[in-house]
Amino acid sequence: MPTDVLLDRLRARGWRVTPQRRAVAQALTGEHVHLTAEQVHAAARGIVPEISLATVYNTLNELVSMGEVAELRLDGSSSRYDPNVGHPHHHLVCRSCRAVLDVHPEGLDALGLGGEERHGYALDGVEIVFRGLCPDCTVA
Amino acid sequence: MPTDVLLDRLRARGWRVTPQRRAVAQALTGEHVHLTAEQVHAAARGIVPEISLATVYNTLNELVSMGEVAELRLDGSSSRYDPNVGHPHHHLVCRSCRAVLDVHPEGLDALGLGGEERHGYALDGVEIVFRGLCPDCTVA
DNA sequence: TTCCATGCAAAGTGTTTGCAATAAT
DNA sequence: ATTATTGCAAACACTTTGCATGGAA
Repeated sequence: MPTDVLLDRLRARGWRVTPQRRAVAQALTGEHVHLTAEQVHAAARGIVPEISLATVYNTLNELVSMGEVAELRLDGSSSRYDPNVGHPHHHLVCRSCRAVLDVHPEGLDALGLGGEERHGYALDGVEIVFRGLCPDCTVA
Repeated sequence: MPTDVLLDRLRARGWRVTPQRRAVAQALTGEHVHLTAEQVHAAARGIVPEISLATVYNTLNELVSMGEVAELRLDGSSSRYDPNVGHPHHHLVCRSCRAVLDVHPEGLDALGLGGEERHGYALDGVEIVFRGLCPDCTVA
C-alpha cells in the first residue's frame, strides 16, 4: 500500500533524496496548495537557504512527470503546482485576487457548485477541459 | 441587435480598422479555432505579408480584453485564442497530438461526455475551473 | 566509488513595450 | 489634421540547459 507521505513514495521509486528535494516536497504539503515555482523557492529557502531556483524547477518538473504533483496553468504567466493528486479535485479561482481553492467532485451538482463547495464565491464562469486521445492518436 | 460579424462589432465599438486587424480577425474565424499567436501571425501574413508579430499580439490582447476572443491556456507554453465566444463551450484536448475541439454544454451528461460530443476521443481526465469572486473580493 | 543532483550563469521561449514613421478617420 | 496603429528592436518574465563541483548511495 502506498504511503501518504510524498517523500516515502519518492524514495520507494529510487529517488535520490537531498536536502533541497526534501525542502521542495515540504513546501508542497497540504490542501489548497497551488504555489508558483517562485513561491516554492521562497518556501524552500526557509529550510535550505542555498537552494537555487533552477533546482526548484528541475525538481518540480520531475515531480510532475512522476505524476506526484499536478501543474496548473490557471492564468497569468506562471505555472502553479498542486501536490494533492491523490484525491482528484477541481479548482475555484478568484478573478480579482487570484486565490485558488480546491473543490471536490462530490460538491458538484450538475455543472454548478453547491453550497459548501462554493466557498462563498460569487461564480461567473466555468471552464472544462476534457483530456484524452483523439481517434488518430488512438490508432497509432 | 449585435451583428454576427466580428469586424462589424468592432467597428461599432469605434475600433479603427486596418488591414492588419482585418487579417487577424479573418484568421480567427470559424469553429474549432484555437490558434496560437504564432499561428495567427502565419495566417495573417497570408493576407497582409508585412504584418508584424507585435501587432498580432497587440490585436489579440485587445480582442481578449474586449471580450470578443477568449484566451486559453490549455497546456504547453503558449496561449491559444478562441473566437467562438458567442456560443459558450468547453474543450476537448488530445494528450498526444494536442488537437483541440469545442464541445457544447448540451453534450455533457453529468461530468462525462456523451456520444456525439465525445468526437471519438478516449477520455482519461477532466479539469474544471470555476471562476468568480471570493468573499473578500466581493466586499471590496 | 559511482553517478546523480546542485548551483551558477547563459541561453531560450513567449510576450510586451518604447518610439518614430505611417495610415485611418 | 488628428490621433491611433504599425513595425522594429530592445526589454521582459518565466523556464530550461551546460557544465564543473559537490554529495547521496
